[in-house]
Amino acid sequence: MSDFQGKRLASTLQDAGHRLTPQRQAICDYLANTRSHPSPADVYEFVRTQYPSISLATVYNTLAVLRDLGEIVEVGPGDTAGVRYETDLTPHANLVCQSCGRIVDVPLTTPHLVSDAQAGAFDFELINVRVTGFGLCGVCRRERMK
Amino acid sequence: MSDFQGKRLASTLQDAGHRLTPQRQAICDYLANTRSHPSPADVYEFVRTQYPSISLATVYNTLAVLRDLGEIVEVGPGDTAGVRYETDLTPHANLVCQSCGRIVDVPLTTPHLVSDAQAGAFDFELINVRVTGFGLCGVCRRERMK
DNA sequence: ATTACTGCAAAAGATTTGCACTAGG
DNA sequence: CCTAGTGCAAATCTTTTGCAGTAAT
Repeated sequence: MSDFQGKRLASTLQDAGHRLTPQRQAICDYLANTRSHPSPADVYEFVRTQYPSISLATVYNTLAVLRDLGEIVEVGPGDTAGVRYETDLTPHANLVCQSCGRIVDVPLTTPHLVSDAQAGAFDFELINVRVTGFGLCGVCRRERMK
Repeated sequence: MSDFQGKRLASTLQDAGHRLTPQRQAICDYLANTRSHPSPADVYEFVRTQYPSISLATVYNTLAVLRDLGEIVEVGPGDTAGVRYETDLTPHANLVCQSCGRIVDVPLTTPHLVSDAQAGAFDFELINVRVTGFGLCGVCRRERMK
């Protein structure tokens, strides 16, 4: 897979009239090639290996732009720390552990849970719909038993 | 309605072996009687009118306990600020404005989106499932046009 | 050339924690 | 009694902002 998706993210950025800086390119590549659900700090740590001087503010900025374009989706929160980003936009649900923040993807059979029309009736422009299960992952559940 | 639900929240707390302090009682009452999606600060501000000395830490603490018991659910984040709590546990979806954080409830026809069994297969204890639509509310959309 | 984007440092919030004290069971 | 819960203040984290410099288009 690799760059293919990264290039797609990058072009989306440009098509929308944003500038494509090497920092943004690197962020797009990283997002395209991870199956995890990275936090802004995760993205920062990674891109830092290529651009040691990159600022966390730039990461936040870029993530916000991509999110507004609907290319990535915010997931969270568990009670640990902040936002995570979902990069897989195919229909699926997330299971979020409310203790450690771990996120697992699970298949979802029923599609179309909230329609654009339905949202429109509330004067709402729908960018993305998510199904999220909250609870405790095995590790944290056993942790609490103690 | 009023207290009915507040008492239910309170008993759930006790049944789970937690102490029922007047502060917690007040928090439960507030949660039971609001249709909005309060933030911890909202809860704090309200309970403060009855217990001026209550601490924000106590509010966070109590909300976390109720959340772990599955009596309330965290909703968010929009890019403005922190968590909101959903107190209406009947099946419905939320539309969250990613700009101002406003949350609207919309009916949901399709039930059973992620099953306990499905979650269990991932060694995950499911407390609650949420369907959330992210996007822009009318006010913020028009704001951005400018 | 423009002006969006960057990096930095500081600010602003949100949430958590340690600790001594209080009160629910 | 006993220990969970409270209030307070400080600490910690996450996210945002202002600004001067830089580079994408």
